Amino acid sequence: MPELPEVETVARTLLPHVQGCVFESAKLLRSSAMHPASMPLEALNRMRVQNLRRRGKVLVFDLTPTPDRSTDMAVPTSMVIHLRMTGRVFTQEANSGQGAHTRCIWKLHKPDFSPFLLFFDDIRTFGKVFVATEQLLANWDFWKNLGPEPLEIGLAEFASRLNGKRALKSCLLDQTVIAGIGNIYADEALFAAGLDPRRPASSLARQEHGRLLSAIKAILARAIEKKGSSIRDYRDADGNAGSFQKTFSVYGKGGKMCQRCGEVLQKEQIGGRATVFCPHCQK
DNA sequence: TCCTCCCTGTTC
DNA sequence: GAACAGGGAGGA
Repeated sequence: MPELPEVETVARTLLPHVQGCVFESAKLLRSSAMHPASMPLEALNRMRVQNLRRRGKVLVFDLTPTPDRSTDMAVPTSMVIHLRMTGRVFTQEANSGQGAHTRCIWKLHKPDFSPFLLFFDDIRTFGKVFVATEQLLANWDFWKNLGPEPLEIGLAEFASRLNGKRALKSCLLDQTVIAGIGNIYADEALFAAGLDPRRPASSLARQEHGRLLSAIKAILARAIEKKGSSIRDYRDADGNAGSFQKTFSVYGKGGKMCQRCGEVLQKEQIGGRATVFCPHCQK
């Protein structure tokens, strides 16, 4: 499940393949792969990929028109892809055929090079492609309300965003509070910070805010270094798995022993999500 | 603020 | 053949 470190890794591995390339055509194999407010894929034709970056858990292709682009249609500024649970984006040779879970295929070329294909595969079909103008993006609630980047946020703002009576875990998963954290890194960060995921978000002391933010930043940075976590489906744009799953302390380890104190790790549903924590180390 | 649903493959 | 995985939309 691609969270911030996985999407960051996809962006980094895909960038050298697509930067400067021009969209020639696109084929949509499953209409639900498009965000309902998206412009049609044809709007991408003759658009150049200026940059590829990550914002929260989404991939953002920044686009500029080529001089020969038709002026019939509004000019998109971005293509945003949310991989959700099982989305994968990768390049293939021009003669490659679609797979069982391919949702979308784009044909691109770099000036003076032969064309190649960009695939969007998604087993569970939760992922979405959104081709958009500035205006469409600005009207997209999810985008508009996306919280700050955890690797950039300062302590004062982080502390002020953790408010309300709801569980700390739910708060970290809320993309409007902070962008990019999912179930894996929420559990791992709360363990590293020694904080009980069930505690009300507003109950944290100043020093605990600091511990939590440091833990989040350290874990996300380490996970990016390890090219993300591959539980099952996740691969980067070159088809490589990440290795951070080897260093999990709690995620997926309910019923096992806490590596720090030896107590049995507890598993509980919080905010509808499986949550694993150590009742002894996390207070 | 919390719960249910969407979707498919894997595991029990 | 049911339970489970889970991000986010939408409804209670």
